[in-house]
Amino acid sequence: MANSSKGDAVFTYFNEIGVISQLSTVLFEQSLPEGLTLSQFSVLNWFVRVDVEATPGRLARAFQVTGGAMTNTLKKLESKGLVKVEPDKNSGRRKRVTMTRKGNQVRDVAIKAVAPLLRDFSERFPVEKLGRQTLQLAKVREYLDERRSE
Amino acid sequence: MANSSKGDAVFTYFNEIGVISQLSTVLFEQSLPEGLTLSQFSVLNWFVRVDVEATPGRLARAFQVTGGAMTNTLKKLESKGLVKVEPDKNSGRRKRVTMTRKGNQVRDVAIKAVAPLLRDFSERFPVEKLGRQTLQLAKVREYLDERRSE
DNA sequence: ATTAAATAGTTCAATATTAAATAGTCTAAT
DNA sequence: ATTAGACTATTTAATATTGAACTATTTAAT
Repeated sequence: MANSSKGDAVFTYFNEIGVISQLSTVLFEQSLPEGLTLSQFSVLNWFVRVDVEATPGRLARAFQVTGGAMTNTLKKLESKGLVKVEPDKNSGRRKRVTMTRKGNQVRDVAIKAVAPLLRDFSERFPVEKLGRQTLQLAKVREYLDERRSE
Repeated sequence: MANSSKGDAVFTYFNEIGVISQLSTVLFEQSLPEGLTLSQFSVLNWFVRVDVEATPGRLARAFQVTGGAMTNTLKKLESKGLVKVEPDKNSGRRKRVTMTRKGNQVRDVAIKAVAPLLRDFSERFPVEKLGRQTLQLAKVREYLDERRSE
């Protein structure tokens, strides 16, 4: 196969990925309550799925965004009363981020709000198939992650 | 399987997609010459792969971006002398966009510049496997596209 | 004990994008 | 021939993000 068509195949692949990322984000955010963005919802969800507290830096690393972006996201969440950001008693430079009761409630509402979307999608793309795709995608993600800061 | 874990599977899937989109865009743009963005390169490449002329609207639809975004992209390309934007003789509201000779040259340089990236990727992820993934992704993209403006 | 380097978080300017408003042009129905 | 509505492109304000500069704090080496 010619070199250019190889390139085309790779290009098409990443193009599909980019379009899906864009479309899925818009669709998802249209269902979210309180004008939550995907980033904001993801942080709330993290507190349920991973840990009950975090530092801004830990969250920034978890979501592969810059510190500045996380500062912004946390400010938005804080202004909506969904997280609390306090100075860390044990360290003067760290801060301690936790989810408020209201944050927890809003996260639950959000989960319910997107459930139909996820259900419809699961019907069309069964979890088993999705799981296989996810495994392949994870390999690609790992590859790119390694190439990231070399 | 519980409902929440179904949701988790879908969420994880789109999360991988989002991260790959982000990482691949950054990696790709780091290799592009002339400070080209992915959007700008994509427009140049379109003129080689699809047609030698276009209207701004046709390009906006092709890349699934708003008209405003395309206006901006074309302005950047025009200021670099890579495309030419003229009034359409046959219609007072349309414009006619074409690639300049320099645009063609820069596109060729860009293709050469990203070739190693694509080659490395092809070695790790052979075109046949990639093709299968792309087919699956296209189905997901089509599904989301249908749900877009319903 | 000092001090250089590393770490944590924020701020700032720049950028690509979107949605909505605007302006100009064409089309089709009467 | 008029005119309402559709179409094409641009402008504007808002937003999420980035990289770089900056401040403050901790760590580690001497």
